[in-house]
Amino acid sequence: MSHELPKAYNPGAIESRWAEYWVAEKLFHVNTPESAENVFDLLLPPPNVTGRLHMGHMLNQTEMDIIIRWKRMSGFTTLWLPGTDHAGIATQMMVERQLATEGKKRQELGREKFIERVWEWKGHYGGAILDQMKRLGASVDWDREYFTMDENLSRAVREVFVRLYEQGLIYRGNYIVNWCPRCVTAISDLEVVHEETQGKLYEIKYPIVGSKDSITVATTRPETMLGDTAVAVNPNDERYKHLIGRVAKLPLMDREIPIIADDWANPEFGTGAVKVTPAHDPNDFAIGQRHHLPQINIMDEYARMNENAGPYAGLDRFAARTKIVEDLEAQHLLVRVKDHMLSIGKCDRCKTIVEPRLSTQWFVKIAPLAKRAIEVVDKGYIKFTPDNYKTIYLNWMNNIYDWCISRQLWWGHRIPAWHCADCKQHTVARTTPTKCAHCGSANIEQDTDVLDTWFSSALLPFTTFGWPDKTKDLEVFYPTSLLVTGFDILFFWVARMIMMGTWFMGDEDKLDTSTQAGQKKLAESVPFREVYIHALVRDADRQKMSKTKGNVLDPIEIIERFGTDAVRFTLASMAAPGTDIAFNEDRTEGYRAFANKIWNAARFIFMNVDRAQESGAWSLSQFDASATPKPSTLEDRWILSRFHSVTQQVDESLNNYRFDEAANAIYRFFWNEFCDWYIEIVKLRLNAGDSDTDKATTRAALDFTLHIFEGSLRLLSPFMPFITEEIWNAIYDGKPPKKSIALAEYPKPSPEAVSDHAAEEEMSLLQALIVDVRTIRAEMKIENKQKTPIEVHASNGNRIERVFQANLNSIHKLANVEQVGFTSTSLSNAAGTRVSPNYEVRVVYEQKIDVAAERERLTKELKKLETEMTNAQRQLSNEQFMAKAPEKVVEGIKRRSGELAGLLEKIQRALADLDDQG
RNA sequence: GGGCGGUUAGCUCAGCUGGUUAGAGCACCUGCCUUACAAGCAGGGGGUCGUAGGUUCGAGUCCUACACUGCCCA
Repeated sequence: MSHELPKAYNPGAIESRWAEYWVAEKLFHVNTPESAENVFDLLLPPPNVTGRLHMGHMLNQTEMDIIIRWKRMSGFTTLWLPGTDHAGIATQMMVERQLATEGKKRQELGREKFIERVWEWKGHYGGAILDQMKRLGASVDWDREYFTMDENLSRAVREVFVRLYEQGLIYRGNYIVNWCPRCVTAISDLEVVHEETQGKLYEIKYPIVGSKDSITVATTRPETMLGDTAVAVNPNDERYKHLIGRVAKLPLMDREIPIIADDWANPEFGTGAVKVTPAHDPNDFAIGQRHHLPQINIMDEYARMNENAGPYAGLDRFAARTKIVEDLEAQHLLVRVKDHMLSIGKCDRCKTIVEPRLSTQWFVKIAPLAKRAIEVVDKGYIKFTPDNYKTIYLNWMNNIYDWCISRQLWWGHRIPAWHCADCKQHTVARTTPTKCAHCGSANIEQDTDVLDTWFSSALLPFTTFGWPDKTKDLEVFYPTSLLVTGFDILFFWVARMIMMGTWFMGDEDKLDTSTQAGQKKLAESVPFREVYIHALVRDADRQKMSKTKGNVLDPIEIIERFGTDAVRFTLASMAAPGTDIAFNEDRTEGYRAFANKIWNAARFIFMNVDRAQESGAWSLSQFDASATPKPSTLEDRWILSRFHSVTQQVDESLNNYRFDEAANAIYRFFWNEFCDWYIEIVKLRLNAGDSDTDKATTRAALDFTLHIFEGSLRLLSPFMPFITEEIWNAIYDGKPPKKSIALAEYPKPSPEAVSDHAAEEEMSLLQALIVDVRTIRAEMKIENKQKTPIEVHASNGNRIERVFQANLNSIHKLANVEQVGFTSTSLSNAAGTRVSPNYEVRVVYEQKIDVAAERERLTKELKKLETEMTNAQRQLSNEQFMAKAPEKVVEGIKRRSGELAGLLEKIQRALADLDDQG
């Protein structure tokens, strides 16, 4: 029988089997529905084709998978769209490295051949990360997989570029950009990482022409002095006022440069006088613009000194720095050198120190796009979770700069602009033009640059659905419902998708947001309605994972050791918003134990199913998951109530992206309630006996147990899709009502299924009694085999006694009790006793108690209760409190105070008795 | 320099709009191989909630300052 599970839970075996099945059966493929109603869709942040799965991906995908599985099971038409990003620089570097092993360079191959090589590479290795995803059980629609360089997406990219150009939002210009001399390309501000570094501040003396005087400037990059075209001082700086308008002699180059006044010169910093190098520093560039200074570029694209650097031509920038400092020193122009902390910009990708460089690049004029992107977040058309990211986002968006989108690479979307060799103008076009649009010359060539990779990924929410065509997909799937991503790409990607989405799906430059219709359009133009931002996965010591530190955890390796389900559950249970996840294997081990617990619960239930089938009490074919289970005992009512409650909790938590709360709620329910209590109690009925009445009892118990268990599996399924699939299929002996548990219905909180307060309260009493007896037995060191009688005094009267009477069997079994006697007299004097507000219980056992230990325990208890009593009394005698506190709170304290009085009295009596004995 | 967080048990973290006794997992201690599970079961110890003020009848929760710490931007 297929419901016979192997004795040992072995995740490896079952997980790969189901992962393949889900893909092969196209379980998560969705046809385009007729309307957008009841659609839930999200876009997988496309991993780089060069990527390998890391913990960040795993967290990201686990969260998305939980959400999408939950929505799918809840009846939504769900689409989770996967794809990969062509990742310009990363991929080009990868293939260049491959070429290097063959002793070749891309320049030797030429552009076309090189790009062919990249495609070849992509064909071979580009699918690796998606294959890894399959191992995670990610329920994406593989039939809709895209690649950012697909023909249709490339066409959309050109369309966007051309439209923005036509709208005057793309321009070409000479600006200082961040230049990576290793990648040999411009990079955007965002691709520069700043690092605090111990550097030096050099003070250099510039002689004043026509006098013995000189002016001392301070700089951290002395080599740039070769390109200086001015010295700037603050106009209010008394020290230098007399020098403004004079001319300084640039040392080493023997060039004359003016001394100018500019507010940017900070009198507090360095000497108060700064050298101005418009071609090699963004601030100096701005000063240069204000004062119409010449721009002298002294470096080539590899950051080597060029012909403008005079005697230093050919030297690397750092070699030049050394040489220049030496030469200045020799000429006694170096006043001093001091240590200085400075923030150095490095290339995000290769960590090479970025060189600000003057060059011609393409830019997006960002203000009009940012305006809308601000408005949609401001007005709540896009909701951020955690909501503090809204502030961060708006701060950034309000201080945004134009976006440099050209990259001097070969791999990527080539810029659709053609330069005319004759009239020097350019032609921007959707399709390759044959002649210059300005002068008609055929002497045109396409711009050699490609677009920033983020330019194309910013468009994905609409281009993947067929834009610029008006497709059905676009109509029903846009805007997507949710974006789940890490904060590290908030500006790179999230912000830019919002800008592009609200522009192109919001009627571009024709939208009038001052009208109601315009606002509606704007609200519908967003690329996603919600953004959930998750934290970083760190190692167990909270260190950032990095290759250099060697603390990178490979999810696949962890999965192989603990199972995907356990790793997913670890991530989910730790995914509290706002805090980074310190990934600790101990946790994962614990969740593998949880999976094992479920496995064994299943084995136990199936064992009883088999027994019932043999005895003819019940058959699996009678089980109908869709039927409403009928509770017949206290434990039935209780576990059903708890099940509804956990269902409610999970629903609420997932709605708020509280994966941790949801996971923990299920964990506690399944283990601490269903396994620890319900199954233990229901064993009594499962072993009822052979008479017809007994069989009926067993049948009812088994059917009910199976209902709760099956429901729990569905509840857990989005978190642990593999083990739940395996066991769920086993329940149906290989003939399940659906092809997968992932297509079954998610347990819903329903108004009818309200909590059974009476059952929960009664069960609490029963549990408390059992725990008390266990505790007393442990204290008295009574052996497990030794059953003991107990005496119970239910001080509150009949109701509590009735609860115990009705559940004597449970008390016997779970507390190791052989006889329960009820008494109307208080038991507080006896040893081996526990008192609580509702009942008193004594374990009848002849053994000398440890007087000292008992006294210590009672004294401690007494002290605790006394403190509580004092607090309660103080509050109750406080007129202000009585007047202002809500009635509920006052009532609660009054009741507790009454209870405390009783308990205190009993404990004091017990202590007095101890004194008599000892 | 500007901005946003965090500080609760040995460790990792929960603690919703302020309200009766601050929770969980792991780790630790004690006893159990009780026929679903030793990846288990039962019991137990452990916290003046970063510091100092303030608001309030009442503060882990709100406010201010400080300390330490993380991140983002310049």
